[in-house]
Amino acid sequence: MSDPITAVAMSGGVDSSVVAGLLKREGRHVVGMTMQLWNQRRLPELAGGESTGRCCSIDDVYDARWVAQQIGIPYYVVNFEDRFEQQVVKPFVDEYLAGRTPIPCTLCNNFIKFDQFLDMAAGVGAEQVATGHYARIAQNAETLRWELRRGVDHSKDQTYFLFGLTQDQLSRSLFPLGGMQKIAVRELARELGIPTADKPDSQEICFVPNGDYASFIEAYFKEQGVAPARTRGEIVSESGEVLGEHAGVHHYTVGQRKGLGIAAREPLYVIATEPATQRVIVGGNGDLLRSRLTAREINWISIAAPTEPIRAEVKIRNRHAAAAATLEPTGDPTRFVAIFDEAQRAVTPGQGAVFYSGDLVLGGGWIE
RNA sequence: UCCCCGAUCGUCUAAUGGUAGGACAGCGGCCUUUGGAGCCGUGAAUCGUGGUUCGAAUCCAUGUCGGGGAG
Repeated sequence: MSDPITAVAMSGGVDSSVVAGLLKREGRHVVGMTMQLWNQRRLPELAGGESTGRCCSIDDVYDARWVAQQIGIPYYVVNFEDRFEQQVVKPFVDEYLAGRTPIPCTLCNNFIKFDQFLDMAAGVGAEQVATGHYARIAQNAETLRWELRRGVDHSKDQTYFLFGLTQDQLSRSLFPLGGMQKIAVRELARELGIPTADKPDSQEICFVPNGDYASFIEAYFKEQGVAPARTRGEIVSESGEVLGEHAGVHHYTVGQRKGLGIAAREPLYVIATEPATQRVIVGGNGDLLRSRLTAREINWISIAAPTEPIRAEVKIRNRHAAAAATLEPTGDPTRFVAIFDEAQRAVTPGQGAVFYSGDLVLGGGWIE
């Protein structure tokens, strides 16, 4: 074998297109691949909304193919729909029914982009994969441990979604955009002659066509023959007073204000959801503050699991300013308690707790 | 049947003779590779009828409805 092959995960968007163009310009042997993850025509009752920016739409596949042609690299579409449904969509639905709030992007990274895709890439001779994530990977020369750092452009940093990556996965991945600003990436896109340079950034859940995830869950139920009626329930105050009714716990997440439909003295927020009783508990903004959380299934990335309490900054949602905390071991290296210096708003079961030391991603787990 | 008290946006409420205002809820937008949050914007009301007055949510009469009391 001659030069090593790099497989670029091309979504059809600007970022991954620039990655492909950049690596090609460096003289690498590049293969472009698009993962077909979900058939947008599968739940027809959801059609009608705008579908721009969807990561697995037909248009995006066309865009990716077009870009690959323009920059002159081989290009393939790989179908991961089965795996995606089993590892991302089903858990997404199940988590909502269990009263938790899932992160499909993290599941997709853990089980699709940095798992099945790596395998597929290896199958065509690619030892490594490159993606358009805004994050940095480097091997520590002393410890030989692969370290993950936030993207230089903090406003685009995606490490929150990457906390599940293992040493093996990191060792085979390239994030060429990690050291760049988004603005510079768009300029580079034009410079590289990428035809989609001005395409808007993607957003929201890629397999939900109109951004209405609750309708998606209900449509998925219907397709699977599950009766949705059992998800209705009461909206109650913390003292147990019944304030209203709701059409399903999957419509609600901790900290949510919109959609309760209850007029009160002050804005009401979801404090918790109780799947066992189908009750949604609401209260004032101050009732959302929590000074601690327990994270489980922690993946330690840049450091080994600590055996003593350590200081860290903990991020509990993607757009949360990481908050100072002490991480206390529990005896199980994949389970820690984070104690915040200042109480944080809306600690939400099912979301990620990602531990940082400055830009360095120490690791992360799921909030219980 | 009589006697009190009350009736204002969807909800709670402010305005005691002088532009019907606010909060919550709703809706729309911005933001965002998860769900939220936040920010900006926006529609929305004086129970009916008559009267007094330059002018009525406000005062008077009456009807309707709701709550309480005497039966």
